[in-house]
Amino acid sequence: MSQPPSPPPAHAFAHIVDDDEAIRDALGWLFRTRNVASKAWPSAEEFLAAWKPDWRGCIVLDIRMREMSGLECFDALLERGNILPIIFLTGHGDVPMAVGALKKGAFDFLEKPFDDNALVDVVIRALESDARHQASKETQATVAALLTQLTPREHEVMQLVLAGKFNKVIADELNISMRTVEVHRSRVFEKMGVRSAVELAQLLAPGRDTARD
Amino acid sequence: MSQPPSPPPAHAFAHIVDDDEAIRDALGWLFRTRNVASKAWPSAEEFLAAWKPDWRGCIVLDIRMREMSGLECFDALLERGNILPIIFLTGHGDVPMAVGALKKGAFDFLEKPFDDNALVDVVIRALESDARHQASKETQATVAALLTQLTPREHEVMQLVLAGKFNKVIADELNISMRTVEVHRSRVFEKMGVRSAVELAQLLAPGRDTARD
DNA sequence: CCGTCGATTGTGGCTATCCGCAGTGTGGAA
DNA sequence: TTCCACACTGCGGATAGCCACAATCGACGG
Repeated sequence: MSQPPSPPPAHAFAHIVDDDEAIRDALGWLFRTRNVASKAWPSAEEFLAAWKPDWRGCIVLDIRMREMSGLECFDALLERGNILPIIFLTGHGDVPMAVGALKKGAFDFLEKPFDDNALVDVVIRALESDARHQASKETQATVAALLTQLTPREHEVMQLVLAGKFNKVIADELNISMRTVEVHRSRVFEKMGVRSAVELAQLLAPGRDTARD
Repeated sequence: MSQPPSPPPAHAFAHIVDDDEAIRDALGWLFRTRNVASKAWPSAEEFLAAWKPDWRGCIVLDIRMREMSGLECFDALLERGNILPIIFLTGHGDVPMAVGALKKGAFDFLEKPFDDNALVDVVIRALESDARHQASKETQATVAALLTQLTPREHEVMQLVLAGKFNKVIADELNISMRTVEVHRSRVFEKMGVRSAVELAQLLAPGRDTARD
């Protein structure tokens, strides 16, 4: 039961967060004409209140807003584990601000006035980037879910199996019989949905994303 | 013989590239007092001419220079496969320039006048970053070297072993006897310096760095 | 022509893995 | 108390992997 069938697909939106209605409308129109699904939010607070970790897409965030600024909103999102690419818009940005934002993981940082085409391009790349990240995140979550199904002892045995040790050695180290190790090992394979130690190792050593932007 | 004992350690330097002698001297003095080894270059051209792919450390690069600019130098280095972290210095930077540089992989982008401590901190982090990258790059290179020692057939067998297949199945797919597969498999382990398929899988599925910057 | 190397195969024996069957003990939930 | 998940164990057989010994064959270079 630790695997809900499949979380509601959560359609991917370009979330526009700007307290200037004119901008929201303009961006909304721009995205509509380019077939990019978007949703507008009149303030960082409202966006944050609605935000869910499983949202897909990207965020187009104005820096200067009444109340909470875009940068503060960014920090809040980071703390909450947001992984959506964030594109900053600003009319009054300076270099340190841009550098800081990008180094903290922002996807891009555009100055107003910006070129419509440039913005749409960036947004599309951001959406693609998020989509790519999705695949790996999902399998990662699946693997994590499978791991929680293991009993402590099974987990322990798995570690030693992954260390390339013989059942015999594992039995020795845990002071149990070989047969018991075999049973645990077998259950581990079964629960993790693999059929050999090699597959297990590959499942747990995914790495190699290399997706940079 | 495909593994030269160990390439000359190539001491790590903070390479200062600036056509302003006063800046070079100031930075050189700053780094000396903070125990950071540095080397100064009076122009991008001279630096590029001397640059070798195996250099370690980091690069502190002025944007505005006579002849070749820092950004042009950056591009040239990228093309040549540079992996050293690059820190840009500029007195006349604008946001798009900074954003562009960072998105292309620059380590940081500082505006003059900069704080001495801030610069040293950044340089030290850059040097650490490079040092970290070193470890993985080296083992990666070692693994690649070991892989070249494999005969085509061995490589082929290895792939199937990594797919978690039984020797029997491998023998079938390659239309050879099980015994032959065993021999190849054994040689693969020997040449790759591992003692089990699990170790092999882990060796070739590195990943899990999680080091962000 | 000879030597080396890679690929190939066989025999035989030992070890390790995989599994079904059967059973014990413990602690927590119903 | 009863039921159940978890950890544990032994036996025995089928299967797979590991390895030394022994050999054949073609390609390539000297």
